[in-house]
Amino acid sequence: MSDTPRTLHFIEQIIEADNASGTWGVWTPRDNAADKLRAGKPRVHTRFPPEPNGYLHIGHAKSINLNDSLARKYDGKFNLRFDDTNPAKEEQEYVDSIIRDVVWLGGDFEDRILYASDYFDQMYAYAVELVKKGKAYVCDLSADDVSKRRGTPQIPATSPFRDRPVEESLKLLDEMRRGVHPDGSRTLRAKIDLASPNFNLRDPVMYRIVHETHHNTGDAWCIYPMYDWAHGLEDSIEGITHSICTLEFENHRPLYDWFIDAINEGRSEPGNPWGPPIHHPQQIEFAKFRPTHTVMSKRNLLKMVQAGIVRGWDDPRMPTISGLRRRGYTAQAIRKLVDDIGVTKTESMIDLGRLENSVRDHLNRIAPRAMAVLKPLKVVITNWPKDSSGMPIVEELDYVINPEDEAAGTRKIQFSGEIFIERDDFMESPPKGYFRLFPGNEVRLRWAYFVTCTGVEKNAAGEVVRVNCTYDPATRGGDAPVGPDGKPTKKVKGTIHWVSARHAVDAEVRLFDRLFTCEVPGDRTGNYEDDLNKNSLDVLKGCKIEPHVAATARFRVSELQVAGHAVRIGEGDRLQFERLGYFCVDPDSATSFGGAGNADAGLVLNRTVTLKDSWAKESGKA
RNA sequence: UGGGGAUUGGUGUAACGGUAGCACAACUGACUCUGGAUCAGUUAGUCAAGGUUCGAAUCCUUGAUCCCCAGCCA
Repeated sequence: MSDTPRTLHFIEQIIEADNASGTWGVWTPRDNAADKLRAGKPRVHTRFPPEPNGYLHIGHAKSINLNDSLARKYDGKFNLRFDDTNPAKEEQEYVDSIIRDVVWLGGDFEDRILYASDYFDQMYAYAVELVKKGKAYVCDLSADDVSKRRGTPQIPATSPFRDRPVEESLKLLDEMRRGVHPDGSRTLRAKIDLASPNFNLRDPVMYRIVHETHHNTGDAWCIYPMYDWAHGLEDSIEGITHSICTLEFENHRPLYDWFIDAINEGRSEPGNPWGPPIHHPQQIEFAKFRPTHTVMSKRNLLKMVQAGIVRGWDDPRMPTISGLRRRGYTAQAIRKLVDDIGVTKTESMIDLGRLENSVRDHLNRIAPRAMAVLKPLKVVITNWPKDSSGMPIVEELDYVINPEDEAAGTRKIQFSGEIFIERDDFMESPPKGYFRLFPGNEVRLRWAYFVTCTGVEKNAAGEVVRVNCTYDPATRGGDAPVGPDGKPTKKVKGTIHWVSARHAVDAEVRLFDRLFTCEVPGDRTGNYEDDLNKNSLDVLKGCKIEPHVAATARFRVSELQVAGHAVRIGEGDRLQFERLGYFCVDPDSATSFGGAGNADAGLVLNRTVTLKDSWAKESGKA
């Protein structure tokens, strides 16, 4: 995704060394065109293996980007594989959301949406093989007892069933598989090293009994493989070359290798009963990153959804992919960010502001401009011409759609004698350095005219309810008049945005702030709820927007067919309201705007991110 | 306390025994019909202490700090 060349990160270095030495062989032509193009090139095959027990978040985007980018860069393959080995936590809803998010992020898995659960038969056969080789046994200890007997770094673990005869273990494993035994009564364990300082090697559980319906295999199984047993086999079966995971699995790598080595033991001998050796991929670990001001674990995200702190997994304040999408983030901005962060073994803390910068950057280039007034203040232009019936005339002016993109062109915008401006853009007695509208001051109305404030009208409470101005007809289009010397005859410091009162359309606008008030929620008290930002959502009604926005901006749903799955991805049109920030249409909008809300909902807009505002910063300091 | 990792400006990341560089942020200035964008510039760093070497971010020793591991979760 990166446009500037950079040095290779450590995983790319490993891959290039492997490619140079021919570690993983080359692709052979198969039936599809992509395979024919790959033929003869060194094999690079990555995968993204989420458990479908929650929605994907920005951290997953880094992994998706990494694995997908490597496959693209080295003309390899990238699999989407569900690591669905625990029916107690997994749901179809999560499978669907993950497919949607990976597709949206541009992960190119072609037709390969795969399920670990599709390999259960093969895994079971391998397990029987390990029992027969004396490398695994059925253990009758309860979970509690295993825990009590786990030992300490100095004291080894114990199990009285370690030396159970192979035949007995085989019989019991078969019974476990057939549903003879209740949940938790027995496990299949690998016979490795009860004294290992790495607790993962103290005879880890390979299978546990769980009588539960699985979203993919239904009731076919009542024993389910554990992560360590399953994961390397999944990679092996799929021919994965580089099995990339996060740092916390470093302690599991010896186990990853042990299981495959155990299966391969004896398999290279001619005439062995097991068959040829199986593929042994390489596990490589990289560091996750942590954005500030949010929680990231699926566990905590789920808690916030369940506790109603947010409206759902796709709440625009959530760090989930679906939340960011609803907020108005683009997939490109997300991928650019995770690409910029880099790939290392150092855990990093990324300021949330960096995420905001990356969308700003992208949206600045692509978002059409429009005007909206969030907190309206009426302005009457007292010298504006009226028609024969006494109504203020309406003029059509040219509006540049995107100054960053000349090809976007211009459109027409209506202007008349009564407009709304932002309350913040007027002050009766302004502080030093304020160059918006105040009595006696002249400002430019964007793409329209220069106006000078001549007075205000107040209500009984003393609040300004109307501002009177005069306009300068010589400034039509917002251009300063030019004198005979070719130079502008006057200049104004401020340009403010506006919406014609007669043409304005009402909309609801939702403003978001960070979910938490400190960088690391729960850091002080151990409970992230103590750091919740009570004001993370601000809903403004009666915002005034250009009719052009109401006429064109929509929430759009695309229906795709991906690898046999129907995938629906909804995205709101994105735009910039000048001087305010980037906004997108929310699915809560009425159906006439493409949303799912009722007719009264009208148009609902989310603010993705503000524009940078050096005045707010400066005046905040004073 | 045992094992596994990590440590370079505010943040992220390069430099793989030979000039500590890049990006973001911050700050200055220029420009500007968005107090945006753009352009130019400035500030600022090798966890510590020893050692090896002509030369150390890099190699060695000792220490410090942070992260992960005792689920029948992944």
